[in-house]
Amino acid sequence: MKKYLLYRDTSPKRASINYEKELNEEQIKVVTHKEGPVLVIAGAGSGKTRVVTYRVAYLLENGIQPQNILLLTFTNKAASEMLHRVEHLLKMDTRYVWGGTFHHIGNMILRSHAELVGLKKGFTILDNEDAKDLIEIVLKEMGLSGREIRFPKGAILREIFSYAINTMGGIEGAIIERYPYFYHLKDEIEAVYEKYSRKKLEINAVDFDDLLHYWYRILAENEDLRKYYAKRFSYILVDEYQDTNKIQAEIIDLIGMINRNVMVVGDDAQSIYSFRGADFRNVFDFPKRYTDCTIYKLETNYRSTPEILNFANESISHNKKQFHKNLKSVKPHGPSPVVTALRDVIQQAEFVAQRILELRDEGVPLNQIAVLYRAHYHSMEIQMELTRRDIPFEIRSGLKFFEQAHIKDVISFLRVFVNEKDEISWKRLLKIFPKVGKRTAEQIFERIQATTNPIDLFTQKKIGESFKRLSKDTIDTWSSLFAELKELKEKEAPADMINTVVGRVYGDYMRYNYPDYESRLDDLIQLANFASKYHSVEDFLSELSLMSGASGEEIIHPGVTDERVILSTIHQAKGLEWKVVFVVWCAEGRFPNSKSMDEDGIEEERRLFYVAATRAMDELYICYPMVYYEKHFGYVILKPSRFITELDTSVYEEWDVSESN
DNA sequence: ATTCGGAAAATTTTT
DNA sequence: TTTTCCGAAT
Repeated sequence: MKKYLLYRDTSPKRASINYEKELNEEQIKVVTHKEGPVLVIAGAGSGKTRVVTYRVAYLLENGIQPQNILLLTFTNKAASEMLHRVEHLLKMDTRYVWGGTFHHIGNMILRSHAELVGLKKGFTILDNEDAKDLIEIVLKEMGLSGREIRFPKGAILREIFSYAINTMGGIEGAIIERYPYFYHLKDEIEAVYEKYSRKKLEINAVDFDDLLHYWYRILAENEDLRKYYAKRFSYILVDEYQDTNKIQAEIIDLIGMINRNVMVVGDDAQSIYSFRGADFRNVFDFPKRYTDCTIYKLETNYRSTPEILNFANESISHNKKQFHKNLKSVKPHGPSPVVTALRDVIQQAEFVAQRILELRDEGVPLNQIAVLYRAHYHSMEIQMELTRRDIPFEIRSGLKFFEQAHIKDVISFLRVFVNEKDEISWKRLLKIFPKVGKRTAEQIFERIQATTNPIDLFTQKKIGESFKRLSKDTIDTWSSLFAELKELKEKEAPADMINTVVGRVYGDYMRYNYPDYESRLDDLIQLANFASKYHSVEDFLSELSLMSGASGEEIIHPGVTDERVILSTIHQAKGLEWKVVFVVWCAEGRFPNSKSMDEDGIEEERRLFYVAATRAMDELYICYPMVYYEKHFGYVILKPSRFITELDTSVYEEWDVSESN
């Protein structure tokens, strides 16, 4: 056979980027920084992404090998976008740059050293729901569930564990800080954690936090590997540093310790992930940990009009804890931000919808308009009103494409072929079949656990012998389905596996169980389509679990931006911008959320408000309903958010909305 | 003893 | 809209 060698071009093409022309003075300093640690305080809209992108390009242009650069970002999308821009600048292949979220990079590293922490190749990544389910299994085994016993549920325990790992403060620390009312259960909770950790190893699975935890441990406990990775990554760039947590900061310190070329970029005013253990003090402490670091500030805002920036600056000035910044706008003047009180949620939705239509008539494309809110369910009435008026929109919040039940059901069939011990997936898949509920699934799984080759239990119909109540039909289906899947797995054909599951069993299941059968079937067709890009079931699965891109639309047609209004939580709007932004539900108790009323909580909510406001380029509308109907209480009067009332009235304009009949 | 459907309750934010 | 709880049906 003839060998054909493909040469990849990994050297920059264009002779030189004209940095002076494309960047401002502040930015150039950062981009062309030579050696040593750097902290970049980058205000909202100050071209942070641009700076990171050009920095990577600059390094490559100066002969740094792509495999020696590590780019850590908040979402995988951000990383791939930045690398694409670098590719465009230099006309070179950036595939060898290590870029992605902490979790993504952690996964890659853990895949090469799985055995070091007691895992085997092909381990499963549990998402939050899977982790919760597994914790509940543990609870049951320990006799801590059931009606007679009051004990925190899996979802809450998962949060405690997660917080403990991410802040490295142990279970006790997490309980004291976030769940003091469970302090008396500390010992039991710790025992559950121990058992849960062991269980994960047994079934060869990790949760999101393990990807960081094990990564950290691999570095901390193995001098050789620590040196290897610290040498390998000669330049480390961390985006959104204000939203990193303790363990992430520690990881950076470890892999950066030899070359010390760590550049972190962030804005303390935009730290909004403390519930995930993010600590914006990482930004303050960076100069203490790297005493020789250079600090740069990017204070020129290219995004928003002076009016919007003024509004945002005035708002964030009410926060005590922050780095001093002096953000200046360079854009021409525009309209003042608008604050408007609406009668109720219905009127709020009508106002937003009507204004959107007017904006469209004025020539603003729909995809340049966003409606932002604090919590996903705040979008309900807006969705209804937009639908009623035939305004196309895209929702970026709520259940992610891959978190939907039908997606996870089908995926669980593939997962057991990669990891035969995957208890969560086995139980999930078994329950799809008639007469198999919780109990039967448990019993069948016990059989699976006791065999070396579980798939054969099904193909050889051994299950039927011990579970007589199951119909012959089910047993036969299993036999042929699993045989077929096994063959496809050997061919590494994830897409065909999906189609087989849907065609053989799941299509029917959906028809009988879901009223929206057709749209779910559509999702699965898209899923198979997406899977066809992969030639390894394992890669497909692990990438799937870490996929942050929200909607199916975004995953199936990346880069295709239809003319649609964006509906998003503020959290998910981070890093994005639109010409016109509506912020709805700005009422006390909603935003700020009533669950975040202590001092730190309020400051974080205010940062969130700041993030929302600074997403807008030209126009900003702040709305709140005055009354709200609640089932039990009837009409409730809402007060405008303190984030509005505390503002100097000169920074906004008030609109009085009335109805014409 | 289990499954499964239906009613009632609850809903911050995410890799 | 989804999750959880409860009781009827098997």
